[in-house]
This record gives sequence, C-alpha cells and structure tokens, in this order.
Amino acid sequence: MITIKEIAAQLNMSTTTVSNVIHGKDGEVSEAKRAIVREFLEKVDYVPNINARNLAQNESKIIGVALKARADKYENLIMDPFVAELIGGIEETIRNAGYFMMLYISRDTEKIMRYVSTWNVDGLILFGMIGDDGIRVSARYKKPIVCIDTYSIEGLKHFTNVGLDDEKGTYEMVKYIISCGHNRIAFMSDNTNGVDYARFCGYRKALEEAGIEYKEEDFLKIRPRSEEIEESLEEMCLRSMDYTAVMCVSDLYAVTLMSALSDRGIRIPEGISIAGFDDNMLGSLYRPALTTVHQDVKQKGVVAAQTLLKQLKGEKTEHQITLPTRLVIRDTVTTPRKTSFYGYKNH
Amino acid sequence: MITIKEIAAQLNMSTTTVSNVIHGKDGEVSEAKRAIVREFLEKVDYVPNINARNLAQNESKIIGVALKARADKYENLIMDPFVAELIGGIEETIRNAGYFMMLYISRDTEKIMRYVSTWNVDGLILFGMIGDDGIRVSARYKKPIVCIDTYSIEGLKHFTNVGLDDEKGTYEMVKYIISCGHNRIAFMSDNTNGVDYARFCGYRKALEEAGIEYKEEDFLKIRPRSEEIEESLEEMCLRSMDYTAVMCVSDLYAVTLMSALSDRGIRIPEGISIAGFDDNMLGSLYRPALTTVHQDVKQKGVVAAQTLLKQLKGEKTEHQITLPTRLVIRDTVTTPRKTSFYGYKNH
DNA sequence: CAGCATAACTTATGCGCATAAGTTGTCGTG
DNA sequence: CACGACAACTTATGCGCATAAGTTATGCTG
Repeated sequence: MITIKEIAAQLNMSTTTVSNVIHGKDGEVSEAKRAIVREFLEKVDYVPNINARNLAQNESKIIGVALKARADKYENLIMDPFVAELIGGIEETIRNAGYFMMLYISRDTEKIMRYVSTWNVDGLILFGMIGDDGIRVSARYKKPIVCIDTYSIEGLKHFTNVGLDDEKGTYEMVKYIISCGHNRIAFMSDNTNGVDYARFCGYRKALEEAGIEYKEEDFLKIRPRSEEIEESLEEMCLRSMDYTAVMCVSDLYAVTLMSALSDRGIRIPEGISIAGFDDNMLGSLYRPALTTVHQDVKQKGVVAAQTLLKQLKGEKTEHQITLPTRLVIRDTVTTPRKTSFYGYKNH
Repeated sequence: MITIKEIAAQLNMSTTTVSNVIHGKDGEVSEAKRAIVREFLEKVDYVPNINARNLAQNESKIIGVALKARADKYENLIMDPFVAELIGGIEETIRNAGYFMMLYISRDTEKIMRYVSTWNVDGLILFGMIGDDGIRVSARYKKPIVCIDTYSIEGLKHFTNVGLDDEKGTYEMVKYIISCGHNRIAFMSDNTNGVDYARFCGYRKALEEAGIEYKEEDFLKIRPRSEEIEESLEEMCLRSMDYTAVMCVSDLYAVTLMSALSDRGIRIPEGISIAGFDDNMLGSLYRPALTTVHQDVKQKGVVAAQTLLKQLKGEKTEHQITLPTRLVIRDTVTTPRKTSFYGYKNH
C-alpha cells in the first residue's frame, strides 16, 4: 500500500501538501499542484491507512455494535430473524454516514466494554446488554451509547434508548382478542424481564380493563432450550386447552405453538385463537396467517444508528425514542369455540 | 485512556519494560518488576490502543466480512435467516481466536475492496461477491480470502471456497420425489446463477437419470420484488398445477409457494408435493412440515472462519471445502394425486 | 520603498505502540 | 583476574498520518 510519504517523494513535494489535497484544503495548495496530486492519487489508487489516521486524530470512525447474545436461542430454537434485520438497518445507516461497523456478540458485558475501549470506537449501539452491569460501563465509557429495547431503569438514566411501546402493543391486541368474545386468554413467554415483561403488562392491563381476572397459571412459561423444548411444548399445548386464546410474546413462539397444536390435531383458529408479536415472515408465511402486532425492526436499527450519529455530531437527541406498533389482523384470531376442548391427545 | 508511556513514567521505568510485561516476554523482565507492572496494569485497567498497535505491527486483528447484499431480497421479500446464522457462526469463531469482525454490506465490490484496503484487515470472508469484478480484487489484495458459496470459475482459481454440494442436494431430493411416483416435477427459483444453478443442475440430472424429459417451461421463475410478488405468485400457482411436485430452490420459496397455494385452496401434499432446500425454521415450523435438503449454515460460517484463521497462521488449507447435505423427509412430499387439478380458482 | 499581509509551500512533531539497538552490572570460567 | 556471556534494563527509531509551526517569495499599502 502506497503511503503519503512515498507519494510526496515521487512527486517531489512535501507530505503536507499531499495531505492537504487529500483533505480538500484547497486554499493551501495551488491549482496546479492540486491537479498533479489528484491525478497521481487516482493513478496509484491511494487509500489511507486508517490506523495511522485514527491514531493521529484520536477517533476511529468505528461504531461498535454489541449484541448480548440471546445466546440460548442461538443454541437451540433458532436464529432470530430479528437480529439480521436489525443489523441490516444499523449497518446501512452507519455506512452511508461514512462510519464502519464492528460487530461483537457476547454474553459478557465486561468483555464487550474491554473491546470497546481497545478499539476506541466513536460510539456504541447496545442490544440486550443493559442490566446492572451495564451501568458500570457508562462510568468508564464517555462516548455516546444508544440502547435498543432496554427497560433497565438504571440504564435509561445514562443512555438513549430506542424501543417500542411494547405494553401498548399487547394491550391493543388483547383488547382486540377480548372484543372477539374471548375471556379465557393465556399469555406465553419464556421470561419476565424487559420487553417480555412490558408486553405482559399490556396483556394484564387489557384483562383488567375488561374485568377478567388474571391468575398466575395464565402465564404459560415456555422453556426454549433444545433439551426441554419438546416436553415444554407438550405442556404448553396441554395447558393452552384451558383457554380459548393465547397471546404469545413473539411470532416465533406463536408459530411454534401453532405447529405443536397442529401436530396434536388442534385446528387454528377453530380450536384456539393465537396472536403473536413482531410481525416477521414466520407469521406472515404461516397458514393460517398469524394475527400479530407489527413492529418495524429494520427501522429500529436505522433510528438507533441515526440517533447515535446525531450524538456524534454533538446534537441533542431525545432520551427515549419509542417506535409505533400496529395491529395486523390476519387469520388466527376469531370468535371462540363454544365448548372447551380437552383430550386432544385422543384425536 | 492510560498509555504505556504514562504507566512507565508513574512506575519510573522505561516503556519497553512495561511493553515486555504486557507481551509476556518474561525473560526480559525481572520477577520483581514484572509483579509491580502487572499489578499496576490491573489497577488502572490498561487497555492497549489498537490503532497504535496495528500501526506498529502492520496487522489489524480484523477480519472483514463483506456481504454482497442479496439486496433486492432485503428490500422486499425478507431478511434471510441465512445471513444471521452465517454471521453468528463467523463471529463466534473469529472472536474466540482473538480477532474482531468488521461487517460490510454492499452491492458494490469496488467499495468493499476500498474499505478492505483502508482497514488493512488481516483477511476477508466474502459472501455472494465473486463475480467477474471480484477477480480484480485478488490482483490488488494480497491477503487471505475465503469465499462462501461461490461458483465463479475465475474466483475459485484465486480463493478458497466453502460451499455445499448443492447439485447433489437437489439431485437426491428429486430422486426421492421421483421414487415417490412423481414424473411431472417443476423447479422453482428466481435466477440461474451460482448456487441456484447448481441446484438446478441436480434437478436436471435426476430427471435425466429417470428418463423424464425436461422442458424449459418446467423452470418456474419467481420474481421476488415486492411490486411483482403477488402477480408472480399467482402465476407460480397457476403453472405449478401442471405438475405433481415442485422442487424449490430454497425453503423460503417453498414456504412462500405453500402459503400461496394454501390461499387458493390447494392442499399440500394432497394437491401437490413441495420440497425445499436449506432446512431453516421457516420450513420446520410450517405445517405441513417441509420436506427439504438440510445444510448447516452456522457451520458454514464456522468453517469459513476457521479456514481463514488457518491461512493467517500460514497453514495450507484445501482449496474447496464442500459441506455435506442431508435429506430431511417430512410431510410435504407424498405419492402424487391421481388426476391433475386445474381450475383451482373456482375452489 | 520599508513594512507587512498573504499564498504556497516545507519542516518538525506527536499520536501510542513495538522493537532494534544500545548500556549497564554481575557472574562464571579458564 | 581478565574477559566474555548474559540478565536486566534504557534509548532511539519508525509505523502513516495530521497538523502546528516555520520559511520563502510575492504583492500590496501608505
């Protein structure tokens, strides 16, 4: 790779002159020389060494994207399409702004921050990372951080967050389900934190508002680890028979449940109504097509990146950005079956 | 961020000594000093400045991952789960080896190579990038490159490729379909290049071997752009009625087709048999569960990264690594219906 | 025409690190 | 006990770049 020094030597001028041309400081260089240098740069296809440039300028043009792996899901159930879409949105935005994206996937916040310091990234986008440990991060790390889908109170004090009105999303969906005539509605998720909890709250709120009592057993907790998934699914199917509808925390779980129910001879929505959340292709391609709550994941990535970029320019940004949610009514929620429907195993 | 120089000053020793401790050159530093430095490093949480290190050593510890966006697909039909899984495998492997991953998604090979030169990455993993333009790349770029799923003859001369026996995959699947009693089998894809072409060849080969004539119209070419998709799908459904089975080039298309057929009242596999390729969750969660050709996408990423890592260590690697493929027989392929099945629109 | 601003350059310096090349002092050996 | 070997350091240099500070030559002002 040719260096400025080399170019300067060949052109018999100083490195500063070459550097000035590269940086478009036209006032500093005569028309004539500028043309010569430009042409030469073109000819040799000069590309700056970013390490040197960053070292000299103390910036990096890198935006770190750290994903605290939904690691368990990686390992078994699947690869979330969520991640691909999110990254796609972030990368595109970052790239168009002349930055680069360095991806780091881990469960260990410590490690992530170490990597961040090492690379001296200009800013950070975190997904799924801000628990209590994330706070320590902020103390050490002075540069802009934007979080995605964080509900940590502590974290929100320090960082910008791009999220969703998760609560409202399920609230509206469950309200819709109720309006269809259901009053025995379960909620299915694998945990009670962050996003899942917010969605759960929306579910609770809708029930309450309709005067439907919530009992603890109405929370269907799936265990997605591959060793247990079959057993867990069996239990989910069995327990969901006590309900006329299930509000699932994600499209993935909605479709997983539908598959399992279908395998046991339960028809949807005749046998039971199912609603999802996310609106990814899993639900849109399934038949019957999934009734779900839409969110624009790519947009989430884009907004997160844009927000960070603004902060890098020193602009003020809102502290919490909440993207809208929208009901997508398709075919998996209808009026409830008249009689309850035990004993599907004999089917 | 504290520097070596600063540490050396505070400890009243030379930077070389500190540097030696950092690099574990134990022979160069006395036991006593070593302990002092170690402790101090720990205390101040020293983290090296990678830009400086890279500049000094002329390496980067970065592996560039360039995806030539299946850009049109991004825009409409989907986000391929393929990408997420691939990246997951690559990132994990790279990270465990102490490297970092820089992601770059673009359609412009020129831009990608420019970025590569700029960052002076130690090696490159390319996905979907090696067309004719990719060759120019190799001329300029002297470091190891590993491609994924490349079929470019020119490209293969220069780079290692990690791929799949795509041809064998469809060959075996179509053979299986034929063994079920089908003899009117269509092939569905959106293009005739690379991977898709290889899969197509397998299909042709199986037909030929069974003495089934192939006509050009047996190639069902779907147009996945969002403006056309509905119209295209309508055509696909119509045309597929001339067949008793459709071999789809991917699970995505298989499931898309099944959805569309289902919407038109065609039952699967009773009305028509469908086979896919990839074995992702789209097909495994759909009901009826998709009969498909399995490939381990994450493993593909892992192997690509491992191969590159080996090359970085100077080890020789095979020039072409072909991962195995496996038939996954589920529920969408059975013996064909007895009569052909026109006029589904009246259904 | 002295004095000074300015255009158009060059030289010098430092970013943080790695490392080659020096400088001590100590010890063992013949 | 002289000398080389070696341990345990330090000093000096350079990676490629950006840039502050210096140097000319030229033109303009009063």
